[in-house]
Amino acid sequence: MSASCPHNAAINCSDCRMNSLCLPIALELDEVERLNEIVQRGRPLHKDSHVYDIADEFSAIYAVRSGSIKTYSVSDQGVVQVTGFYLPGEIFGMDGIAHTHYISAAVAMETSAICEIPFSRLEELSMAMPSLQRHFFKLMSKEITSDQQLITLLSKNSAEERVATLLLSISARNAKRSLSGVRFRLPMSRADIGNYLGLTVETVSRVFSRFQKQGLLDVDKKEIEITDVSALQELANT
Amino acid sequence: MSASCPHNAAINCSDCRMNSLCLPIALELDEVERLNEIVQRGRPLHKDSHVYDIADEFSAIYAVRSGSIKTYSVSDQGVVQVTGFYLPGEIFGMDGIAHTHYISAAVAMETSAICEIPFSRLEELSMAMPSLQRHFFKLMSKEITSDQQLITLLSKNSAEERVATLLLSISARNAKRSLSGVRFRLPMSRADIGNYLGLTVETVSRVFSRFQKQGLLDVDKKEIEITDVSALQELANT
DNA sequence: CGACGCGTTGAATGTTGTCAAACCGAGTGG
DNA sequence: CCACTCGGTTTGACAACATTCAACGCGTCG
Repeated sequence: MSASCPHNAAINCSDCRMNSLCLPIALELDEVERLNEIVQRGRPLHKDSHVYDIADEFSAIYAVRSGSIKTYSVSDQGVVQVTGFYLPGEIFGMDGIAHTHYISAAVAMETSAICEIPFSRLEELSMAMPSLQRHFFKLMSKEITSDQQLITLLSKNSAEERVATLLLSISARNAKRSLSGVRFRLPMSRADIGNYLGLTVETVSRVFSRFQKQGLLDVDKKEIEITDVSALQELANT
Repeated sequence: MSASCPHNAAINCSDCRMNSLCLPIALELDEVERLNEIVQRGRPLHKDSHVYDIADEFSAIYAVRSGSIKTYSVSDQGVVQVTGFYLPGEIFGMDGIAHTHYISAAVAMETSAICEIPFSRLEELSMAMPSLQRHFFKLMSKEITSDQQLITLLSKNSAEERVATLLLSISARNAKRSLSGVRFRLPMSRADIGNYLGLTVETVSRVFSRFQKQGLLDVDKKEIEITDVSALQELANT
């Protein structure tokens, strides 16, 4: 039952179902082994518990093994901004690298298992392994480009376009993990979606209702079925 | 006249007035020298000429030596999003790392001089120089956090708050270069500001007028004088 | 001079936010 | 077992802020 349960801590990178997502493709087998040795696997986190909190000392970046994580920051005035949703195979915590402590927080949106990668050891390993260094440069660069896509979304798109884009993003990421891209469960609340997309809860709810009425979606609480993918893509591609 | 003219190409990192901004503090003198050797300094770019364009092959990141640069991306549907303004001493082009080609473009907003840092050689050098590798991890992480601050701004703040925040950001960055933080010239057009902040030109113009009427600013085209810093900070801090 | 780019201002429109109420499901305690 | 509360969600009515459309001013350049 070691490899069968996604929450199980007694797994390693070589066996992990997610390794094609979070590990560099270019790594040789023995290189994966060396990376595997520095990865810490803790026990499952339950819903709402923190992976790290704002002002915690920065020491590691993280990969989602199962479940889902959201990150958020809080401004000086106490305004909360959800900055990302992370699904299995995805990496988070890279914003802490520039500082000695985290400037955001990460919490489990449901029961989740994560891999902790101590940053100092990752730095050492990167010095010795060119492909690993390159991989992490790329990972960070990808974070930058995805942030910039969100900036464009917030800056230029309507409420409907924002919601459609988020749904398609989650759909695509599910598909990448060989899950259904048309039928899935949203791990986050309406409030989280609204906060992330710069909308109020009410607006998000109205958009879902409108999409349902228009036959684009079948919505049942957090269970979503996309019934008209191309119409949704049409909307997202403003 | 070699070091006196900021557009001059015949300068090196050791002498550059901006090196405290764009170089890692931790570098030893001989390390600066090695970095200096890979930096390419071209002739000044005139206004509106591209440093790189969308779909150009990615090969380098850049530092602004003088003048100012804006970066922007274009969506599939042709929607333009200004993603950043870069002043002397600041680094841009890091979003290209994740891809083989740039997904954004960079143009000079006025006559500017830039330093080109070939990425492959930077990677090599980073392998040998721990402080350099760390510095670039930090630079990218900083780009991520500044993007996330922009996300929060777009997601949660009003037009006035957005404009106030941008003005204070430029003010602070000027001050860091030992220029005046209260009296300066905006290098970008109202249209660029609006595009960057997710507002229309008209709204930006109205906000400037309102700020002037309220005695926060003295505006004369692109010349700005901040006449009430604390009131502006009050506004920017949601 | 006239055209053009850029910025400003006004009036009308509209999308989204605000406020308020109600619903629903899950869990709790009497 | 049922009434109760509570968090999350939905819906409606209204208000507000930003956009849209339009016109005009100003400086520059052909």
